[in-house]
Amino acid sequence: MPELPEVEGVVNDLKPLVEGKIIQSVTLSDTVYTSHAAGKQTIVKGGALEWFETSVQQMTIAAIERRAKYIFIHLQKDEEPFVLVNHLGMTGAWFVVQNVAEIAEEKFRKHIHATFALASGELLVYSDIRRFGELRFLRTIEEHAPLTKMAPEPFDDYACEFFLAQCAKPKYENKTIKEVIMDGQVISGCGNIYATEALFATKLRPTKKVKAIPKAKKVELFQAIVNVLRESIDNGGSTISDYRTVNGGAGSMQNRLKMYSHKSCPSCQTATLSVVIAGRTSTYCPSCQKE
DNA sequence: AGCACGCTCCGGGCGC
DNA sequence: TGCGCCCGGAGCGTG
Repeated sequence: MPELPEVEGVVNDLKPLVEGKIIQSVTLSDTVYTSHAAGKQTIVKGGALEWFETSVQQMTIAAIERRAKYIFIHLQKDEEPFVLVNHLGMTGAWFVVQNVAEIAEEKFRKHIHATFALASGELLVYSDIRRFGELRFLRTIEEHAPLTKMAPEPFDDYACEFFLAQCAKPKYENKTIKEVIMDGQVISGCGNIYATEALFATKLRPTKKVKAIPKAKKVELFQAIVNVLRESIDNGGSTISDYRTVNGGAGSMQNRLKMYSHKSCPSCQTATLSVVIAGRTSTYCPSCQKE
């Protein structure tokens, strides 16, 4: 599952491979056509497929940027800026190849949904096994309201203050801390894996109510989130199930995780417990995480 | 207006 | 070997 560090890795991989290149055309999968014909917005969101196809033609990839768990592919034509927004969902992956046969794993080869032919000869390929990802062509980010409501980047100076201010709102103060730190309007880019790790690092129980946590502890938790996100970026992200770096590589952060997907606590060996919070499995150590 | 809630998207991988 | 079920980011429609 790609979270902020995994998306950061994908963006860093993609930059040297495609920045400055021109998209000649895009080909979409039969699945995408069939789903759209049935009224769904599978992968390509916010517009008709024909419009998407004609829009990206002859666009220059001006820059690639990560924002929260999104990839912003900044495009340009005749000096005018546009942006192709991508979210990897659960199983999205990018490849830059001469031929799709170079994609080693069959499950990614089998679920290619968008193939951008670059003028330089390579193919920029978007594969998505479960089709939870998205490609959205926009003139500006503001065109899609949810993108304007995202919390600041966790590494920004004011991100901690923003987090504290959000926690104080009635909407959040009665929720559990786990749910709130995974909310993109509170903290950007923190999903289940890193939320689980940061709560373990600060001995906080995921079910604890936000309003019952002292401010200093909230600050400590925020710092733990930033630390684990950085550690993961430095280790190429966590390769769990279907996350791959560009062209099918793997990260190594999964080997450094202390609580996510662990059956026993690495510091006291107590069996971990799992609870479902807002529909997501939350693992914690009942002995170490008592706060 | 703004919020809570439920629904939807989907196939790999697991348990039986 | 095969079948049925579980998992989950995020947007959206409903009340």
